Formats: sequence, structure tokens, C-alpha cells
Amino acid sequence: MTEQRPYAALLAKGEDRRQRILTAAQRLLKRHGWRGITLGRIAREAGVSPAGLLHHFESKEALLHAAVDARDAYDEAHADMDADIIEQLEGVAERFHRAPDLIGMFAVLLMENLDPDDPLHDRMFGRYRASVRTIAEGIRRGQRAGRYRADVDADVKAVEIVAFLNGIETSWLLDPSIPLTEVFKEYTGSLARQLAPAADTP
Amino acid sequence: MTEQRPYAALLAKGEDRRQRILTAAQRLLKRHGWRGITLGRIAREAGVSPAGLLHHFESKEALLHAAVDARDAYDEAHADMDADIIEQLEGVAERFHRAPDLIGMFAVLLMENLDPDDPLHDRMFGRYRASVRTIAEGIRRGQRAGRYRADVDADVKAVEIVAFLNGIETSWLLDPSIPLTEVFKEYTGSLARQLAPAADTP
DNA sequence: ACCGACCTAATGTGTGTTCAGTAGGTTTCT
DNA sequence: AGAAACCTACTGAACACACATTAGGTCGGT
Repeated sequence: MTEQRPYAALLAKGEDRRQRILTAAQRLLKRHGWRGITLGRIAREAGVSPAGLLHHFESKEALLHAAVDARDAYDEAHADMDADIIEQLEGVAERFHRAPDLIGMFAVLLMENLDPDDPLHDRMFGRYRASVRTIAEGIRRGQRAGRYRADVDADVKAVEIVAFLNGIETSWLLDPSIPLTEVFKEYTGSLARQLAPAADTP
Repeated sequence: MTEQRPYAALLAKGEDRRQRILTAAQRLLKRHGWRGITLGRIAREAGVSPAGLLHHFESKEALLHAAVDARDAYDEAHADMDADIIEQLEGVAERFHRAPDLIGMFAVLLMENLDPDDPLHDRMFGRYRASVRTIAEGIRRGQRAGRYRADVDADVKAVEIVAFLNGIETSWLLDPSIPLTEVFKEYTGSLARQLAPAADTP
């Protein structure tokens, strides 16, 4: 595979570089945010000159969007819609370990784009709203099916859940030594007990 | 009170200006973070020139620390140590509304100082650790007193609680229209049910 | 003479971006 | 077949601007 015609090899090299820039950007964005990182630094980590980086991404902002696109693609690939939400939540912790940069980058970017004028504000805001809506919908589905008790306000609970997810992400970024898996298990466990219909509360 | 000797009035004016700079800084920090805001902008909002601002605070970083100092002072004034943690948590929502800038600024600054080289990293990290420790201690105290069931891991639960607090702060900054009070009530309620000893779980 | 509270103007540095220019490979026109 | 035009993947140097900070000055009060 690695022996191709020279031009194809050239293109492959370019694509490889592009990927390296992107992953370097993700790692650095996670740590410093997009205001805290410079094109030069990303370029250096990827082994290119700043101008070389701009050959692949037409501006710093374009690179930023590309990094977020990658996260979107990752999520879309791993979303198992119509599974039980509690089961889904249990799977989230694993994703933290599997794609730490992609996940961690997000919480940082969210905080850097609170203002409507910020470049990613609309994407972030839309994403937040979508998360809450999806989770609320999942709860309601469970309630209709009788799997969850009906006296829980799905919208309020959904906001709580998203808050926990964002918060644990933050804590984990600040202090990677926290017992991530246990905390997830604890939270989803208590969530399950809470949503369970009267009978099987221990 | 406003009619004093001229020199005292001058000093008071200076002190007033300092306060205005500080509160302007807090509001802007909440929205843009300290990397996203310029001295000039803060100065303008406070009605001073950039150089005028630096007359009161010797550098941008000093201003930042002063803003965090204000938050520390606020917290110290409102901490009712040795109250039940769940009751304490219930009071937190109210603080959000009472001092939105002071509170909101914090979550933003936390995210901007993840790296050990960042100027506020040590303060933020120390604060995070202290929060977790305090809450865990509160849970243990309740367990020893028999008010909480003993089979909950206090350290893990404390991490969860802090994550929720940080997360809800984030959500609220992004979307101030969320039902903050209800979400707090929901979370503290489920926490109470979970920590309650066997008998009175509904 | 000295102080606090400022201001305007200049300085210097960091940084995103642009501007040629080089080295190779490919397509197209004659 | 051979040259001209064009492509991708870059680089080094220069540019332009934003922004924190400094220097020096003004003004009123002690």
C-alpha cells in the first residue's frame, strides 16, 4: 500500500500532515483553549511552519471548526440512538478514555464561546440544546414505556444530567486522577434508582 | 457621608473607581474569560483609560488575582461551615442569582487555567480539591451521625456533587434561561433521598 | 516638595496572515 | 516527443495589527 505512484504518495503525505495538524490542535486545544494556543505552537507540534499550516487550513478559525467537525463526526459514529439513556450514560465514561482529546477539547471550547459573538457560540449552544432535548426525549420515552416513574420532570432532569456530564468533564481535565469510572457508576446508579418505578427501590 | 474633606473625597473617589474597575472586570471575565478580554475594554467599561486602570492594579494579572480575591472573600463571608451539606447545596442556587458575576466568572477562569503554567492554576486546583474535601467531610460527618446511610462512598459522591455544581454553572452561563432553581431542587432532592437511611425512601 | 488620581502618547512584543519563491509531479497543447 | 502551464506541498521573511505596559505630564490637595 505504501508504494504508490509518486503523485498519490504526495497527496497521501499531505493528507497525513493535515491529520497530524488536526490531532495536535485537538491536544493543545484541550489544554489551552483556542485563545490560549498559537498557530505557531500547533504548527511546531505538527512539524510544519505556520505558513505550512495555513496551506492546509485557511485560517486559525477554519482549523478550529475542523477540530470541532472531527468531534461531531466521532459522536455521530458512536451515537446509538434509541438505546436506554442510562445505558448510554454508562458508556460515556469509556469514551473519555478512548478519545480524551476530542472529548476534553469540547468542554474547554464551550467555555470559550459563551458570548454570541464568539466564533463557535452557535455551534456550542445548538449542541447543548440538542443534548438536553435528546436526553429529555429519552426519559419521556422511558416514562411512556413504563420503565421510568412518571413523576419526574424530564426537562429538568435532562438539564441536570447534562450539567453533570459537563461538570465531570471539567473536573477530569483539571485533575485526571479522579475516579472517573466510579463517579459515573455512582451517578448512573443513583439515577437508575431514582427513575425506577416504585417497587424495586432498595 | 458624601461631604467630606477634599482629600478624603479624593481618596474615596479613587477607591470607588477601583471598585468599578473590579466589578466591570468581573462581568467581562464571566463573559469572555481573561484571555478574551483586554485591559482597554475593562478600562472603557469602568470609565478610565488603560493607564488609569494600571494605576489601581499594577498589571492585568494583578487585576485578575484581585477579582478572584473578591470571590474568595465572598465565599468566606457566606460559608456556614458545619451546616448539613444538603441544606448548603440548596442555598447555592440563590447565590447564583445574588452574585452572578462573581460566581459565573469562576467557572470560566477554571477552564482557562487547566495547565500548571497558567497564572491561576494553583489557586483553582487548590480550590477544587478543597471543595471536594469539604463536601466529602460533610458526608462522612452525616454518616457518623447516622443521618446518612453508610454504604455511600463519600469521596466519590463528593466528586459527583462538585461536578454537578460546576456543570450547572456552565449550563447557566451558556443559557441563562434554564430553570436553575428547579434543577437544584431536583438534584438536592434526589441526593437527599439517596443519602437517607433505609426507612423513609418513598 | 510631595502626594494621589488620572491622561496622552509612545514602545515593544506576540501573533495571524500574506507574499513571493522552491521542488517536484502531471496535464495539455503543439 | 517536448515544452508550457499548472498542480500540491511546502518555506522564510515581511506585514499589520492588537495589546500590555511604560514614560512623562497635568491638576488639585496637603
